[in-house]
Order: sequence, then C-alpha cells, then structure tokens
Amino acid sequence: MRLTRHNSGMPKERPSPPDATPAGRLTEACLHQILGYQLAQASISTTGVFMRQVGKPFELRPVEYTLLSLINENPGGSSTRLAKALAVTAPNITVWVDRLEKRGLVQRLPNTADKRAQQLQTTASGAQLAAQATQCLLQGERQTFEGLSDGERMILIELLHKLACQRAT
Amino acid sequence: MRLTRHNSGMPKERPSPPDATPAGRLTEACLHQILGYQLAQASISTTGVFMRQVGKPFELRPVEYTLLSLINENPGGSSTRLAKALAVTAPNITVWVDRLEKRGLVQRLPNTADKRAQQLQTTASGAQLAAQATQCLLQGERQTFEGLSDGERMILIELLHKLACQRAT
DNA sequence: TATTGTTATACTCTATAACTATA
DNA sequence: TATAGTTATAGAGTATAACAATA
Repeated sequence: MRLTRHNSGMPKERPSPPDATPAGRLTEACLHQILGYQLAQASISTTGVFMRQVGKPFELRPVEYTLLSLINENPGGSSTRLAKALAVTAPNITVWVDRLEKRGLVQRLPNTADKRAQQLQTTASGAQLAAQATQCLLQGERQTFEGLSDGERMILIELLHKLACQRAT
Repeated sequence: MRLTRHNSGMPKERPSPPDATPAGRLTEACLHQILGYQLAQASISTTGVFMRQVGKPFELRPVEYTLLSLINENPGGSSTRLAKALAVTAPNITVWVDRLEKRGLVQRLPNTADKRAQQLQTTASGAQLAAQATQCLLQGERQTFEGLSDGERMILIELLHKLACQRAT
C-alpha cells in the first residue's frame, strides 16, 4: 500500500508541514498523535459533506439519517437497542423517532411478545429515502475524498470500526 | 501490515459480524461504508478516553484542551487563526479563552503591529497543564486501544489527517 | 470598506429526573 | 425489582446579530 502525502498533488503557496492544522496554519506537534483530536478534525470534513449531500437536500440531521438507516436495516428492532448502538439516552431516541414518524418515514408497531417494547420499521417512503440518502452520501464522500484511494478508504473504515469496538459499553 | 480482526482475541458468546454496530447488536450494512458514520462511532470511544484521562481529572472540556494545546504550541497566535483551525465561530473562541484566562492558563497580549489583534500564549502553569494532559491522554489512548498496533495507529492518524485536509475551508 | 475581537441572544443537541406500563 | 418507553426540564455547546476599534 502506498500512503501518498496529502499535499503531493497541486502545488500550494507554501507547502504546509505534515503536522499543521488543516486550516489556520497552526502547528499541531504533540496534538498530532492524539486520535481524538484527529478524529474531531476529520469530522469537520465529513459533516461538511453530509450537510451538502444529505442534510440540506433531504432535511435530515446526522442523527436522523443514522436512525433512519439503522431502523431500515434492522426492521423490528427496539428503541433501547438503537440507544445502545448510538450511545445516546432513551429520551432522545423517543424525540428523534417522533420526528421521523411525523414525517411518515418510520412506524412504531406493538411487540406482541413484550408489551412494553415496540418494533420499529421504516415505511415505504422511509426506506426509499434511506437508500437515496446513503447513495448521495457515498458518492459525495468518494468525490470529496478522492485524494484517498479505494484501498486507503477501506483500511480507514476497518481501523475506525476497530476503534469503535473498543468502547467501554 | 496485518489487520487483525477486532474479535480475534477472547471468545465472545456470539461472534458479531464485521458490519455490526459496536453496541446494540444491530447490523450496519450500507452504513458501514460511510466514513462520517464510522467517524462518529469511533468518537464515542475516544471521547470516553478523554473524559476519564483528562476531562474529569483536569476539569477540561475537549474544546478547552484543544485550545490550550494549540495556544501552547503556537505562542503569539491570534483568535482568528484558532477559529479557522477548529472551525468554530469567533464569539465561541472568545468565551473559551475567557475561561482559560480566568483559570490563569493563558494570557492575551496586545499586538503592537496590529492593534486590533491580540497575541495568545500559555502561562507557565498553562504550559505545564497542557503537557501533563497530553501525556495522560496519549497513555490512555495507547492502553484503551491496545488492540491497534503502533503501525495501525500511525496509519490511522495519517489517513485521518489526510481526510481533515480535504475540508472546504 | 474589511478585519479583529467582543457582547448579547437564540438555537440545537443531549442529559437527568420523574413517571407509566409491563415483565 | 428491573426494564421499555414517555414527558418535562435543565444543561452543554454552537451559531447569529449587532457593535467597537483598527486597518
């Protein structure tokens, strides 16, 4: 695998050092080695892509999109499992699912086996929206991050997933 | 390089599929390929480490720690450059620097060349705190993410930085 | 006229507490 | 007694608008 330097392509006024902030021309030095910091910096890029490709056109916030997708891919799942997967509290899930339900994107069905619980699933339009949004997002990320090869993107995904699996609960 | 599976070590009750959410036992499927989603999931892990190692013991929020570190490594820098580096608005920088200044961690010095601007720098205790916090955080991340080899961590940092450099502005 | 930094304010997102219904 | 889900409320964090001082 080849890890090309991020400024290998077009020439800049002054080539920034490898430990410089992506914007503001500050040096990161120690901070450069902190995973949490690099994650936050990278998130600035990805949320930008999300907003342009999905957030504004489909009027979906990041949480709403993720919830919709997870419900779509796990029909019959419960709110509790969503809360655990996204590490947010139960009351918030309720509110977000409320919004999605009012837009006719998801449904709450009674769980006959356990009357406390409910089974969540997407409606036809919800499923369609989820598929569309994911396509736009995937395409947007590929375009924006074309500096990364397919292999690099694969490895990044893999390592991020590995990191995510190391969480406390 | 060897990319070991995240569940290669201790056996679990049921080995989760590679595209399952780190918690909640839901399948990610399409979502698995979205960088923004994986970034968000990984952030759950890193913010956990930050809170335990730095947040609670040093009473520093993520933004405060990052600001303190950047000011420490870029003495004489301005608020505007910090705002650009962290992609937050100027008013927020003011408030956060206020807090750090009241705690005696940073100082605002007049810029003689441009009287509108100001030069930020850490105090002696601020510099010490920044160094200490970074050490604790680095150590904490190494321990928590020992599932990642040094090489994998290096590659992850590199790829995240590359991603971060692709941002709009 | 543009830029630096500040104040005041509103909005978004998330968390906690208290509650109902069921297991 | 514990769990699933809801409601109401409080708290973080961030953004916008309006302003002063300087370039």
